[in-house]
Amino acid sequence: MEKISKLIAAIVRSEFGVDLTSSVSISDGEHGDFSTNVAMQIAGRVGASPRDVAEKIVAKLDLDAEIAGPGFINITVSGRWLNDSLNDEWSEKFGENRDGAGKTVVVEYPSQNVAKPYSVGHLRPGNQGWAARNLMLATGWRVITDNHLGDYGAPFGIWVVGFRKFSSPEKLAEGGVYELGRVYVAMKAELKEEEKRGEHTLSDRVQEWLLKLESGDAEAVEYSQKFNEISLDHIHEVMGRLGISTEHELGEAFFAPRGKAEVQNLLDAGIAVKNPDGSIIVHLDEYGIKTPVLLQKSNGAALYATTDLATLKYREEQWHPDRVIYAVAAEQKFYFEQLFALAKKIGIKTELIHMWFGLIDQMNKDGTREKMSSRKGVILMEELLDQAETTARQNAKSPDMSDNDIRKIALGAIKFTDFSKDRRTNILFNWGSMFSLTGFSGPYVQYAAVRVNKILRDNIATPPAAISAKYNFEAEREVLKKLIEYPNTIKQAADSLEPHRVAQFAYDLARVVNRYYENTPVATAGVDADTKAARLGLLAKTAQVFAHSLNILGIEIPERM
RNA sequence: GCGCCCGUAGCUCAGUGGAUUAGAGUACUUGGCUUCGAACCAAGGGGUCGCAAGUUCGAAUCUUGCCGGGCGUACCA
Repeated sequence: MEKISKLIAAIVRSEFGVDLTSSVSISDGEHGDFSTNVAMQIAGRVGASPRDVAEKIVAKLDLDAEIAGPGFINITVSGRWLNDSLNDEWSEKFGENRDGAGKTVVVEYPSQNVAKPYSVGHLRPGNQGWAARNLMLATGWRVITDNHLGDYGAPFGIWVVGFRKFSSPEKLAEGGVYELGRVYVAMKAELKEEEKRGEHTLSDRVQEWLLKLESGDAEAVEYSQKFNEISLDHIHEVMGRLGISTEHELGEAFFAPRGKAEVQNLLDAGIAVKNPDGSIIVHLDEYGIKTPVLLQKSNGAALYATTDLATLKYREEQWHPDRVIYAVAAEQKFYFEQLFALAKKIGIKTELIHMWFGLIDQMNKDGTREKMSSRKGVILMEELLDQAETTARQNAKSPDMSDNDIRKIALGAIKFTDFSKDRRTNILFNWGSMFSLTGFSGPYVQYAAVRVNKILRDNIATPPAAISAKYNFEAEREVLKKLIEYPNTIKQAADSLEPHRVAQFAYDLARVVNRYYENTPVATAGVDADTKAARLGLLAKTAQVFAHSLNILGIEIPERM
């Protein structure tokens, strides 16, 4: 496709002296293999009719092309031509590019809160963040990953007060992170009741504990460490099951003291302003943001912006990134606008990107959709994974499938559901579609890949090296056309941080491969040696692209399914 | 009120400017396992692309207005 684009661009430049960007698209087959509307684009500029322009281009083009409608150029190529084009570009890293060569990007995900069980609310930050990491790697960036743990702030106070009120060391030892979660929910309800009564005894105690932690009080630090230890074990276990990880885990607690120092610097520099009540803000009016960002509460406590400010500075000093990607839900869009404006104001030049995604909705009984909330009862990640594995096991064709393959299929189903739509689209959570094993789903793609891998394994004795120059690849046209789109798919997905483009591609590839499989024998009796070798060679390429594209999404291919 | 996002088939979603039939999945109806794995393939019905106006040779796609929904709007994170 790129090849044809360049050919046409060259002709347009020499014939009409016009520079084009890109203009070739893949057709459906009814209008050739590729089509372009360049003639109509430039007709006005060169003062000729679109059809005349098109005819001049076609005359210079060394390909089978015809002009249709108002001036479309439809190009038809041979299977052999497609195969040769793919071979020209082929490598073990087919699809990747070097757009980010020499540059560093920090990707932040999934940034859960500690002391709460890992819930499906953090499914998207993990999946999408992991995919962003892989897309950056595939485009040549140096990538640093950091889990910005929510191990600080008001919730800490809530746990301590709740723990002393509702729980005990024995209960904590038994229930672990789930006991902490129970305490948190009970305490939030208690606080709400208190607020209704117009009192603030409990909420004051929550703030007291938070301040104690900030001042390094021994008992508070001990609580914090204990809760963190329990939580981190849990977080690591669940992230392990999800197949994601980060190199760093620099949480809010790590940055809070640094943040307070930074706030003082900004006060000294006259950038931050202290209000009469003690709160500290930075005005952002010059960036079109009317609500100032709050850097310190009136009681002196740090909050989100305080630690994020320090985080920005720390990353600048340690890693000198050219770009930082925050994989965080859509609710925080406005906050990140504030943070990025603040960064500009203090002279940080790094490109900051909020890779946001839609919420996870639940269906109400009356048929309306509503954001999933802890008030309505969260769904735990472990529960989701268990359920997915149960479903995959129940639907398994053979009873002796390995636990590892079951795990891959379950995860493939869950992750693909996330990537099956644009990341900005809200996801409707429902137990049925979450584990979909057929149709537009992870297991569908995995299944196509497994079948291809099986054929390759069974025919390992036939090396696909010696591909006959005689074979015409006409039966492979659709597969070839799909494969040569891959580099462009990666580029677009990486440029816009839209992993769903990769998922769409993997599904499309699986579809053409399944059709091919149905209609074209590769290694059965009656297929001559040249044809067999040629077809196996193409399947080997297909297998590589399946593995590569699914890997970007964090999906593995089972041995059997 | 203001800001951002969204409205496409019964349902869940792609498609964000190029033509004849706007695509998938799901659900529904039907056909295909004695040949490389049927978690598959093939066929069918199902759409005033929220409404209206504008720009253009051409609009689901761009602009404006309206209607409907979601999220946000400094001491939560």
